[in-house]
Amino acid sequence: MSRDSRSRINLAEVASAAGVSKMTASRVLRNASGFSEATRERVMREVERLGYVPNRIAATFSSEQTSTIIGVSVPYLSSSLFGAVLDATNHALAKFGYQTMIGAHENRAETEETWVRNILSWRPAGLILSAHMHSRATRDLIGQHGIPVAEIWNLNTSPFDLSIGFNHHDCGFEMGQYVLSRGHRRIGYVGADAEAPGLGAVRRQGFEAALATASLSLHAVEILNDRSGFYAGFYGTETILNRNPGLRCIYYQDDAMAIGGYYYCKSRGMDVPGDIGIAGWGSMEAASVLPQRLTTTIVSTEALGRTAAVALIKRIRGEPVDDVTITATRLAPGATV
Amino acid sequence: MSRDSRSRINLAEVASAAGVSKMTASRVLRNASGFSEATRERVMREVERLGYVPNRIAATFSSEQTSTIIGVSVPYLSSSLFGAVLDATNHALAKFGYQTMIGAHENRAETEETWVRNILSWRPAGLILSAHMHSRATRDLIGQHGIPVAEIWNLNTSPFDLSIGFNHHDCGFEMGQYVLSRGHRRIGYVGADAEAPGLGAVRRQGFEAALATASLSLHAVEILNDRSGFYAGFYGTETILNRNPGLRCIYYQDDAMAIGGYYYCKSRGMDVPGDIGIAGWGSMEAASVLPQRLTTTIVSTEALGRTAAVALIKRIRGEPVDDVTITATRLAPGATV
DNA sequence: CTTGAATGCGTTACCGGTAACGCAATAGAC
DNA sequence: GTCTATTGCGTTACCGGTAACGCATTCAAG
Repeated sequence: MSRDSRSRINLAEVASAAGVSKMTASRVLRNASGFSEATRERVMREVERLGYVPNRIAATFSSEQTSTIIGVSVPYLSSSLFGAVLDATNHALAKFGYQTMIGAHENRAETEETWVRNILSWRPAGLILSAHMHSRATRDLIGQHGIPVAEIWNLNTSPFDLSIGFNHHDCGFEMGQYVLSRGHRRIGYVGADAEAPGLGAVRRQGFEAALATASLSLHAVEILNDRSGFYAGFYGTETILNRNPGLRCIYYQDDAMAIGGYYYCKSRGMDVPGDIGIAGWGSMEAASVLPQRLTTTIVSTEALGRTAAVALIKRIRGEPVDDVTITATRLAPGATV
Repeated sequence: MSRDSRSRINLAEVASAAGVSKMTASRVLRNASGFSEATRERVMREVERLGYVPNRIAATFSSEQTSTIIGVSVPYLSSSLFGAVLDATNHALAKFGYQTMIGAHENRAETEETWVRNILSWRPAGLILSAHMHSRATRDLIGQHGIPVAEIWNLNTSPFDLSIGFNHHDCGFEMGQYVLSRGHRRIGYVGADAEAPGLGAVRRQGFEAALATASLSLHAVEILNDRSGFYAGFYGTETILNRNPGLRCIYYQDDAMAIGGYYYCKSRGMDVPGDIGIAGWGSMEAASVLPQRLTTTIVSTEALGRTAAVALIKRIRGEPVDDVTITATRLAPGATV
């Protein structure tokens, strides 16, 4: 491993090898104007021959702009919903020459704050923050730097800058209406993540608002401290049904939990939706192999991520862009309610 | 949005406000030696008051070292197995002051090469590459820069530097032995991702090696072009069983596919494991809610990610570290074989 | 033939930190 | 009281690019 030869080749060496000035070599590499075709070829030949890799640290530093780094923060990296968001943003950002620096805030404001502080020291071109409330210090830091920010997932009531998300309230309201239309009355809710902001609470409120139109309220609510997941849904359902044997329908924070709940009910010999109705959110892939089509809300986390990345880039470039974008969702009736 | 005031505050301003030289302020902030407690307090007060955020671009540039960036490349960001790896590496790296720059190579050597080229322009302190073969150009680039690299997931036969992974061959072999011990004979294999290197092929080979000890070979193999997932398993099972009605056991690329296969079999009224045995790999959470315990191999992708991150940091710091680390796996007999 | 603009390239001066070195003041050893 | 080591801090010179500017040369228009 040739530690010494590490990146000894810099622009000056490429330039002198090509018999031009540093500046001309720089122009060629940035594809700026001001050089002849013959010069371009000479420079590029030396770039190839010497294996020159541009130093973006130096480039960013010299032009004293922000870097081409975009910070992206999600609750967890191991989450199928946010994983798809990450894939979509990363893909879109890379296409426009930006690099993604990730963070996992784990639904804690302090974790997010530490990450923001760190990432700002890289002078990023923009930030994508998701599904979280920000600490006072976080808001101050970001405001101070005057950097474009896209907040995604939930539609923030007082966004920094751009807001791209699902209308969780409507998702919940719509599902509430549907559940009522199917004749259910004693209805419960099972969530997780201790109701971290944006991860279910707003949908639950929308759901309750729909119930209220029929003068009903949630018969039972079970919010686990664990992370959302299949087993959390299984266990949460066991708990809520033990405490409320009369429950006839459960709205879940997401499909993973709904699927877990579905199998709990099946394991107890219950009929779905005869004995109990089950509704999820998120159109997660795991639902595709259930014996019955899961009643859920279809969302496209890919579309969300892509839209957010494109909007942020437009903002960075100073192009016009909507401050608020609602990503479409659609209720899938399914067969479990 | 105060674009103009963006990061006007630099070390020089902090220093002059505190009545010291830039260098002294720098020493305080880096916690280097050579300043008195009184000076430290004066500097830190101004840092607080002015809201100074260090400029890591400039710091990295000046000291002409590599940055504190670590590049991490995985097949997809939306993958429960690799998501957990990302979470673990990111967490461990952040704790030691490194930032993660991610890439998704999508199982294509050219995509990885493009990413490597890009990331090297940030002069990263190290790279974590996963589950992939590298192009000649990729190998050259990395060799040229002489940068520490950890290759994870599979145990590479000719690693750059560090190799941390599961012993996929043994996983397959062990499962093959177990399946045989349960009396199965006409055995098939269902995979996906067009057998991208490291994502299943080696396990399949190990499995076949075990069958060979009983003078058996795979009765049928179905490799889909799609990405692995629940529905891929469902569909792959439908395909392989239609073509090979006599199949009595299927080994799957991973648990998601095994679960999909399980539900396909159930949907056809088959008894598991009476009519057909089902074995997966990866101890994915979704299996926790199946009516039967899935026969699978328990792996810890978190441990893999953490180990890789720690090993890479040790290498970067020049501390002694094993070139090859095998992350433990364990066969879980379950009840589906 | 002159003139103005365009083209192709070099020079200079930075960007915001840090390594290396130097030097005064102080403290402890003899 | 002198001598040396240590402490605390400032000065200088960069790191590798790029913006801004300047200056020849070329070429078409008048």
